Amino acid sequence: MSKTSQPKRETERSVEHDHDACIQTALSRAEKRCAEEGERFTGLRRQVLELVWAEHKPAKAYDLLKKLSDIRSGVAPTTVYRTLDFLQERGLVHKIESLNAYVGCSQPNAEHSGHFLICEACSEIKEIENSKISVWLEKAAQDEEFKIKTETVELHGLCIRCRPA
Amino acid sequence: MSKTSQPKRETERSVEHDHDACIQTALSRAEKRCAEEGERFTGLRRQVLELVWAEHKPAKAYDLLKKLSDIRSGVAPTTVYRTLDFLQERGLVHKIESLNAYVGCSQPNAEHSGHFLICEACSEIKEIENSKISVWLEKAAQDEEFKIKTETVELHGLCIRCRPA
DNA sequence: CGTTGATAGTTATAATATGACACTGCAACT
DNA sequence: AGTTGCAGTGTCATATTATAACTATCAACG
Repeated sequence: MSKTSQPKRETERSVEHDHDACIQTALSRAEKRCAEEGERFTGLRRQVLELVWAEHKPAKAYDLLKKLSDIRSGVAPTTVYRTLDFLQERGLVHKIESLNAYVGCSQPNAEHSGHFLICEACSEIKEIENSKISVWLEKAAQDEEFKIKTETVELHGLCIRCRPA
Repeated sequence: MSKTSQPKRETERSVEHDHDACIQTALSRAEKRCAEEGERFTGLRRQVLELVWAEHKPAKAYDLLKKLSDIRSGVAPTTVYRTLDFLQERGLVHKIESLNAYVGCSQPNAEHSGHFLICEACSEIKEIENSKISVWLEKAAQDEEFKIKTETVELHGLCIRCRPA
């Protein structure tokens, strides 16, 4: 049973953002992506991805574990980590290294490491899609003749809603 | 007793790099910095910093713990984490979030988050001092009206010595 | 000297993550 | 439909990373 059709909560975000639709989009993109790669988008995988997408905030593995236990039996840490690994490998979630937590990927089609803006006041995360960043970073690495394979870029600070006027 | 006057090992790096001098520089900079801030650069703090600087590779807290136990008694995880926290707060070491490990800071005078090139073949880390990176990132954040406070930038890939010709 | 606050020691435990093996059930084939 | 093979999941154990709370010690200052 899906949890996606609850009445919309009146969060700050919901004013401008239909989050149920947001989750639905993420789920169908995931479904499509798995199909393309010949992978199964199982119930477990769907449930974990849904939980990760529940908010635009980083989800901790053990919190996911608790929530997942409410809707399935036989859930252990392994269950969660394995599933997160699967989703990560397909670019459906990102790990936020500086928080040991996970967020849904908003552009799973692209081959990319994510770049994140993380609000230290409200915890909301935004994945930024500024293609220049990678170009710039590669340029900087070039100076050292370093070949980048993956980028961890996590910018902590205050989002537009939390920064003082 | 200092460990800094051992015969130089013939690593790849040592050809071009006098690492003993490198450590000495780091230690005296630390000493100076603590003095400036009215903080004590104690034996413990010096030993931990020396261990972190033993290589240009990320040092894991529990590895430091083992090494530290060889040269002092009464060393517990707390000892190491507390000391690393102290050093971090003064900008003398950085935590590499994507590795849960620590490296010495090569420019402790500057107010800065570090930006790192991390070789996945040899593990060597280089802190890059490209001031443009922060400017670029701030520009990107500006587009979202986000105010950056700290930057985690960890670029994994192959260093000049490990990348194929 | 004696007080005080910073430093370090001690013990316990929390939080994060992985390994190894067993079982199950889907899907691909005949 | 039956069989087989393997991806997916369950289960148990344990490793790794990190913090909390309290006590003892040290050194700086009046």
